[in-house]
Amino acid sequence: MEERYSPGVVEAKWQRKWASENSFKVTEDASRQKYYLLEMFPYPSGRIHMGHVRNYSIGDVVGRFKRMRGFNVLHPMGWDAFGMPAENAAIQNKSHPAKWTSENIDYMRGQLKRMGLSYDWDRELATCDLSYYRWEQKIFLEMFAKGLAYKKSSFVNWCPSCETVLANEQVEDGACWRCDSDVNQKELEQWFFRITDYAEELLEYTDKLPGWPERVLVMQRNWIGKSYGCEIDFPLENGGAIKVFTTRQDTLFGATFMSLAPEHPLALSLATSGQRGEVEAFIQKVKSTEKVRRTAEDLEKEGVFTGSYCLNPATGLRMPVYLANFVLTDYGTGAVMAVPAHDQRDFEFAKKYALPVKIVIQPETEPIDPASMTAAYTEPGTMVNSGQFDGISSLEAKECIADWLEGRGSGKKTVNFRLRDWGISRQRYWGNPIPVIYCDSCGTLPVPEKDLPVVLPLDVAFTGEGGSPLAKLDSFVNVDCPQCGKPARRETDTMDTFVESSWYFLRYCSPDYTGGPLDKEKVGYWMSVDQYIGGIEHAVLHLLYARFFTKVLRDLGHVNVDEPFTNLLTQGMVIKDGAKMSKSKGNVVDPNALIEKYGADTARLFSLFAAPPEKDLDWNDQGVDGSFRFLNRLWKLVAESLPFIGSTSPVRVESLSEEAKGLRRVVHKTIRKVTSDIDERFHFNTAIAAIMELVNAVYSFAPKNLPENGPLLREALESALLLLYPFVPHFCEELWEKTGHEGGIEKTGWPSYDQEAAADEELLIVVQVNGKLRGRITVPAEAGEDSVKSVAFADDKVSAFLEGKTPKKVIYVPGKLLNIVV
RNA sequence: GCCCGGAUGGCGGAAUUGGUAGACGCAAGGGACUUAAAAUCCCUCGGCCGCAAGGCUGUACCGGUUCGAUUCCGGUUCCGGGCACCA
Repeated sequence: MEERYSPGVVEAKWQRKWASENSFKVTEDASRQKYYLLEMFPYPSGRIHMGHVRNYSIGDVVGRFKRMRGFNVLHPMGWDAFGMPAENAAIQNKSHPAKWTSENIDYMRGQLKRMGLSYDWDRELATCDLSYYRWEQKIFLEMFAKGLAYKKSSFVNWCPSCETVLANEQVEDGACWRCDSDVNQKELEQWFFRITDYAEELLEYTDKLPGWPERVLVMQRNWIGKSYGCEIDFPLENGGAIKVFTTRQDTLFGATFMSLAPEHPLALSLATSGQRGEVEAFIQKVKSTEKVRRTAEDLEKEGVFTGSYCLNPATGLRMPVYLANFVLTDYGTGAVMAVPAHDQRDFEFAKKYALPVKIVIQPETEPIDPASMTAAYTEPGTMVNSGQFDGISSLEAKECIADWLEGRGSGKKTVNFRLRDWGISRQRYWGNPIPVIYCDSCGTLPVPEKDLPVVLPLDVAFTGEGGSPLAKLDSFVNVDCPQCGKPARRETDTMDTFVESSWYFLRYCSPDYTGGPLDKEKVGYWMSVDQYIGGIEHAVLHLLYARFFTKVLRDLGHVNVDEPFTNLLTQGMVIKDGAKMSKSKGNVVDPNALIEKYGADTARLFSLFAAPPEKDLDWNDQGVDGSFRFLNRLWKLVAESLPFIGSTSPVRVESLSEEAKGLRRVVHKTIRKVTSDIDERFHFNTAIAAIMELVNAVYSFAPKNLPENGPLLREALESALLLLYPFVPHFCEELWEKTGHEGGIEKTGWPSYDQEAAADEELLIVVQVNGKLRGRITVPAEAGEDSVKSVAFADDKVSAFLEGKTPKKVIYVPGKLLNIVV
């Protein structure tokens, strides 16, 4: 066998073999336990980065481990292929997004294969393929039919020069990231998914996902943002009423004015003739303020009086109705009852416009009064100035006032969610066309199923000017109305790319199915995903959308599960020199160069060894050397051991020396530890450390105990290779073959440990005096408490610390520790 | 501001249920081999005192519970993340 380890040669050999034998292809098999393993699919940006290397290395360990343990493992890979970068690259390079994307996919697929990842490549999909996005259009139409997809007007960031909507992330300091024009707010008709219909269930199930990290669940709960309160009607003097949502109905008696969002439907109609000019100017001013700036907390509270009044339903007080810049149109009802004494924003507003402050809650400690207070009092206290509610605690009053309002018919208890419906319209080309037609006579119509799919046309020009190219393509836009046959227009917006990633994991179950989006039987076999692995940055967006979609598809009859991902692992970022790897910081490690120099196995090994998966990984080039050295050491050890391990006769336990028994103990303890580290904890770093210790033990054992311990050496080395296989598969397959095995490691299965061989014959007992470590004694494993005590008291060091004092108490932790208290 | 995490040697990290703090690896220092270098192998490696045996001390800081605390509790500081004019 070769003296030197040549990763390039070894890895090419096994990758060829895996490819030619299609080693990781799976089909449904009711006789075996399924395991659906998934890593978040990448955006084909050009090349993989270290974050991918880490993510997919973690996944591959789990996949190979589970396969060795006999599971039928589904482990697919694909491409999140629609999106803006492709379009921008096309504009820049005068190319086409389709070409750019498919070239990137080809290159990155090669990189992933070079890493030796055990995917079922037959299931590969790209979301920009017609065979994928056509089914998404079908789902959209089913959602449309159920009212789960709808169109409404909403305010968005609009770049007047690029003529397109921008996501919040694409607005930098109030200006367009591409052309630097000032961004303004524009009201546009947009398509939405009714995720709010599922708010309650999405929230409820955050308590039913024990396999998810708590912090992700917390983030989702915060995002959904359920709050309990009341809807209260404030009658207008001229008829009608303003409806507010509040969580502080206990402060109702202190409401002295009303604040509406400038976008509130009543805003203009409430303006009296004398105030109209001012009101219009104010609305204009607020609307032209960029959203980011407008919602900044330090923005000065500003408003304008409409001239109208409403009545406090509790006190009958005439409350002036203001428009206020801090009231959000899309939270609650867009109207806020202002209680300046007990809300800081209302307090500031009241001070500015000289509005009355009325205290209705007094603190238990120092009483407050309107003249001297400098900030609102927002804590609980005792009710005052509140009619029959005076004297009770404000916490109690919440419930009482809510009941009272319901009884009088001027309000009702309600819950409110922070979660908003998901706006999915994008004025972009490189996405899935929304399958809708607009007819002047018939209105908004779904594209009939027989006319699906709406194919994204490829013959468009990319100038980077004038918004979506689709809108300028007459052959796409102009269409006959499916209902009346008259000329009509197609929707030219495409769907948010998060829609594609909301169901790709379902499509993997039946990627070639042509009868619909999903083959229910196959989805039934594989779902849900047993282990999902990806970056924490998707904690809310993708992971919430995917949960929503799964529930929608369940209700549409496509799947039978409530939740898509049983267990979620959120891996940390890859850090170097104290910062996330990025081109601008110049701290990027290129996976290609790494694999070129050390091979894929070393790259995988180090990325798994340097930190547990959920923590950030601090990249260290010298650390990689260490991982490479370890593989070389093991290679050499196996090469030098070959002459002694030819015999396949089993280890004869009874004839082993004490030292040999010790090594065998290490072998079986290592199997036990590595198994639980991988299976129960996903602590691959400690699993690898344990295997390193095993190899170190073999290293110091071998030279002086050969040739008589050939069978034991074989057992030790084979165990090391089997345990190490999920981490460095090419390396282990090669050495497995070199040590005389055929048929591959996975077929051999995961090693089991021998309880007896792993058991210690002697135990090290730590002896403490008054809780301080004073000695270590060795006793036979079967020694009882009494004999441990007698050995401990006889120990010179221990007795020196006892100085003849009588022990008050002796605590014995069996097999571990003895603490003598004097 | 609110809500989550986290803080352990020069560095990454380990200590799984309250029971030997620092596994494993990196870096560093010393040595062997070599004409030399690389590679490899051996030794040392939290701090202080000590020739040594050994002792004291030490897991961000202060306090508590306990026979015993990196681990549990209360408070403080710093760092990271999420949400945030949410009524």
